[in-house]
Amino acid sequence: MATHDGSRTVEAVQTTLDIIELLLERDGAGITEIASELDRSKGTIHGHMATLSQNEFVVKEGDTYRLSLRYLELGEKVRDRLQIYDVVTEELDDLSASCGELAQFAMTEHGRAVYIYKSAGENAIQSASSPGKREYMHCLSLGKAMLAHMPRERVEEIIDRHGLVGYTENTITDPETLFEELEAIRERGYAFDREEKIEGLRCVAAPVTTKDEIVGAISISGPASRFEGDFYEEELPSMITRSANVIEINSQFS
Amino acid sequence: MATHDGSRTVEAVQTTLDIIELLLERDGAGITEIASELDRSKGTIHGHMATLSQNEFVVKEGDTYRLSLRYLELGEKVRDRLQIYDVVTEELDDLSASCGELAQFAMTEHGRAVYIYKSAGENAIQSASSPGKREYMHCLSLGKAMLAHMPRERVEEIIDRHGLVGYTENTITDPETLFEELEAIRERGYAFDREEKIEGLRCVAAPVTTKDEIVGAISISGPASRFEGDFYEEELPSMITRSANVIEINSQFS
DNA sequence: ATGGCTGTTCGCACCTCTCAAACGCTTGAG
DNA sequence: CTCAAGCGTTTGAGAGGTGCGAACAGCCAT
Repeated sequence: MATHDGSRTVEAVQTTLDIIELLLERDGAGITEIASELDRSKGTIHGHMATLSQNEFVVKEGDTYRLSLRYLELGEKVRDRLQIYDVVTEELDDLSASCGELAQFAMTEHGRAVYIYKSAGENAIQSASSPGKREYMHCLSLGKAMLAHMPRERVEEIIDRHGLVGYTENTITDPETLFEELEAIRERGYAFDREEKIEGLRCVAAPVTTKDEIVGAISISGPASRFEGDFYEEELPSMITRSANVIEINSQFS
Repeated sequence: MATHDGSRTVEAVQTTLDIIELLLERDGAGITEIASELDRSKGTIHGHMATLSQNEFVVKEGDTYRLSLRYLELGEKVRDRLQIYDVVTEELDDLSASCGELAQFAMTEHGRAVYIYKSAGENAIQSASSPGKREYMHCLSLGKAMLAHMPRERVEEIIDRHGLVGYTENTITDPETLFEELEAIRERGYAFDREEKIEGLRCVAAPVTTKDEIVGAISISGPASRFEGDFYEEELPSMITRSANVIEINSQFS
């Protein structure tokens, strides 16, 4: 356990973060509702809401509170600080257009994959992912591509923390199998998702690195019906690795 | 009673929000740096960072902390909940294309204008605004358009809270003058910004209302050199009010 | 009018947050 | 190679804040 969870934390802050998370799920909530949901007294919640409201992190409309528009600012700032962002969007738009499928870019944080951008080609499937969405890494081509370029101890940490949750019968739930898969990905240069998260959904992903450091990964996703044979095993891999290369090269000049 | 600021607040939460705001300004900071900036002990900040990090609101890279990619998720959710968003973007793209200038949409929160979306026509000026950016209302055409459709007491509250800061010699800094201006805007149906915030920048704005309730405002901005005569006083107002109307109508079916 | 539901306020007891100091660690200078 | 200075981290102990619960005020439907 390298993640020192033993650190002393601030419970009052924990409560506030719980409130924010609750407001993220529901679109607006009242004091009593929040209080009962989080098992805190109404007075306590009231104090927290007052603090959040004064700092404009929350808006009070009548008796219900909502997350404020400040989060647009925060999201925007965070995105603007990703230097590769513009390079990625440009290349993914090209990629999705030329293959007609769904192209995505993700980075990693706290041992999870975070979707940053997606670009839909004309035949692209619908995907539930949206920017900022966090997902376990072991069942995504994007995630495995990134894991493959991390030191083994780091991967073990991640497994310890998040486990290897199973979604379909193809999900890798055994650590040793995962390490073998990562080894194969490293040799190959790209990763597959053979319906490991969602039945019928297949993907190919390639890592994006700069100076041997992993910065993220890009992927192409589509239905199992189209993703098979040479198209799946040869064409798409070659397209995705080419795009990853373009991103790596272009990102050096920004 | 309305929002009285006398409410008891939670100081520990205030500290955390100050930290977030600090990280919003700087791109990454260390414990000592944050501690000295906020006049707190290192130990205190450490505890707060541990809490924020465990909740994935912050990322620790080596010894520096940054805002995490979670804020992308938060920003996205907040934006998705604005029902008019899609209608607005579509119409503003049309508007900016047909007049060649910069078209923007803003809403109001905590007595301030918050930019939500902007669309640049081919001759559009550069603007420092970006989604989520908050600005005083009295010196913006967008802001005045919204103020004009608020009850007088609400406007007085806002003046009390934020004052009427002066930026140029045209900025309205006197409450009575402002109320007269708002009256004129109400009669006219649209608002001007005659270089009241930035020298050389002029705008026209129209409110967007549904069921007599103000939801936001749209504007066109451009250089004083182009924004004059009939174009500024007649053509642009007619375009902007037409667009506002389109948005109001279309937003009823969503 | 009445009860039930909000959000709000307040006093009090307890716990938690904050501070300061000391620790281990890395870095750079001598 | 040594040392000092900087960093983040941990800990104890104390003051102060925080949370609770009860009581209050307002709203709405019955």
